[in-house]
Amino acid sequence: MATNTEKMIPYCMSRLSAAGYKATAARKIVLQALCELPGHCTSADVLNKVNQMGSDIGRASVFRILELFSKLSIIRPTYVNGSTPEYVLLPKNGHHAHIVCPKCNKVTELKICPFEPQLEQIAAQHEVQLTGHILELFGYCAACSPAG
Amino acid sequence: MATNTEKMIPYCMSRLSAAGYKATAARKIVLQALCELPGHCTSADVLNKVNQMGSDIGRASVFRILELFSKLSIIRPTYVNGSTPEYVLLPKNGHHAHIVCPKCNKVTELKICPFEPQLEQIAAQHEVQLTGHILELFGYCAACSPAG
DNA sequence: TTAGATGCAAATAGTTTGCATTTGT
DNA sequence: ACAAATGCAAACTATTTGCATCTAA
Repeated sequence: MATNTEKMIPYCMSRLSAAGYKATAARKIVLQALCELPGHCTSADVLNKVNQMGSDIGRASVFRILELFSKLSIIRPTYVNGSTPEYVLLPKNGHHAHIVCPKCNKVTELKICPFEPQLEQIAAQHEVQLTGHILELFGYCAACSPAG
Repeated sequence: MATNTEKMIPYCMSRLSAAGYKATAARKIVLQALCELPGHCTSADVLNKVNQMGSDIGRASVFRILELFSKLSIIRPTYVNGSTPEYVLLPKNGHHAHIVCPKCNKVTELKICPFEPQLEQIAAQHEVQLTGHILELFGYCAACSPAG
């Protein structure tokens, strides 16, 4: 839903296989849950969603799957508020950007990420093969701004 | 140490006061610990450091202080590996950028952040008052790269 | 066929809360 | 003087682990 589920699921499942992991039913369902959940979601959100979907995948498996997906940069954990990670699904291009208000914790997703050329350069300089990135901006939203 | 402790501490303490919070001894010591610890650190690291420094600030206070500092964008929690947040101290200019290897979790800090002009523009578009940002790049390091 | 993935339940680690006491302004 | 911050210990929540069972390749 959020990120073109129909294409995202087979794409990610094939990435699993390509990396030498099994394309299991549990992994597919967690992926589907991630796609159908809006934007940021916690492990608990995923667990609930998966249960709602009629699957009885266990807590432990959900955690293991989220960890694997993170390792493959299919998702990435971020901190917005509270002490549990919120996962974001990285689209095929690997870009994610959002603004968090440090006062009310409101999150605004940014559609675009204008930093392509610079990223390539950084990747080359540091000899890394980029798989994705997250830009987190912190700033008071209009409602919380000290200035008004 | 990492970020010019001598200037950082009074600067941050005055930000506390400016925001209406008390400039307490405990907060100053936690700040000092954060400055002296290298790069990324967990709540446990801070707690240990604080104890090493001869202070007996309680666990709960450390957590409360870290939360407050996060709210003020003095530090920000990030997720690199495991399920506990790693805090980074944001320098005065609010910039932090690093590369995480999704395989071995090695973190490379980036000195520079070349995105100033675009950030200003985004801030204006979304009517937010930026206090800092973190750019997280995910990519295989030379040692872990599938290509070699 | 078999290495790898899952489910369960118990163990662990990390974080939060309530309340009496202390401290900065 | 008083609101705010702290320390303690108990409560809570989230995550991990071990092991038997199951499943994709």
